[in-house]
Amino acid sequence: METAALRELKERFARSFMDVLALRLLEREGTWGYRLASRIEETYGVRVGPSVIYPLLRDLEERGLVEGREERIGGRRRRIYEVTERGREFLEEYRELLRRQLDSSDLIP
Amino acid sequence: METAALRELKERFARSFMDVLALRLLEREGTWGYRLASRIEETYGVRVGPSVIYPLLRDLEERGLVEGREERIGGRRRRIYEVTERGREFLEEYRELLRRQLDSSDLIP
DNA sequence: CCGAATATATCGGATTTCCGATATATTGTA
DNA sequence: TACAATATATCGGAAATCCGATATATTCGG
Repeated sequence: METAALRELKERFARSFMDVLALRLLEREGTWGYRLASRIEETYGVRVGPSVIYPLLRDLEERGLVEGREERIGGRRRRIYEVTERGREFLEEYRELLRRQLDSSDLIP
Repeated sequence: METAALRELKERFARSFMDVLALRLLEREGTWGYRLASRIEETYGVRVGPSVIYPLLRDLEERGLVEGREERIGGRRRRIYEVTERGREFLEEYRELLRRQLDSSDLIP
C-alpha cells in the first residue's frame, strides 16, 4: 500500500522536478511530447496536459538538455526528443545531490 | 566548483522540500526555529527568514512530524523541536523515494 | 463520413506561493 | 544606556505558477 504521505511526496516531486522526471524518461528512450506526458501520468499519477508538456520540452531544449527532431509518420508530424550529453551531465549532478542527501553529506556546510 | 545547474537544483530542493530539509536537520539535533533557519541557510545557501521558518515549524507540528517544547533560558523563551516517531517514518519514506529514483525503479508503472 | 484519439501549441485568469515589512521582548555588548 | 543580536510571530501585496480552455491538423475505427 501507498501511504498518503508518500503519495504527496511523489506528487510534489513530479511538480517541482517535472523537468528532471521528463529527462530521466527520455534518457531511457527518446520519444515525443504526447507520449512522454502519458508516461509521466502512468509513473507518477499526475495529470500532464498539453499546456504543461510542450512548454516544458521547449524549456529543456533551450537549456540544451534535450534535442528535438521533426519526424513525419504519414502526414502526421511528431517531434522526437533525445537527451543530449549536457542533459546526461545534468542528470548525473541531480543524482549526486540525491546520494548526498542519502548519506547526509549535504548537511555539512 | 559548484556548477550553476547544481546551484539551481539545490535551491529548488530547499524551496520545494524545505519541510524535509528542516526535518533532516532536526533528526540530527533538536533545536529552535531561529537556529534551524541559520543552519538551512548555511547548508543550502538560501535565505530563510522568520516568515518562512515559523509557519513551517507550526505546519510540521500539525502534521505530527515534530514536537515542540517551550524552554526558558533566563527570561528568553525558546521553542525546541524534536522529530517524532512519525517524523522518522516520514523521512524513511522520503529516502525510499530517493533510492527508487537512483535505481530507476520509480519509472516502472 | 464522422467522432474519438493522436499530436502540437498558446493564452491568460485563477490560485498559490513567497517573502518583505512589521511587531514585540529579551539579552549581550560597546 | 543605547544598539545589535537573538527569538518568535503574523499579515498581505507582489510574483510566480498552474492548468483549463481553446485552436489546429491528422489518423483510425466503426
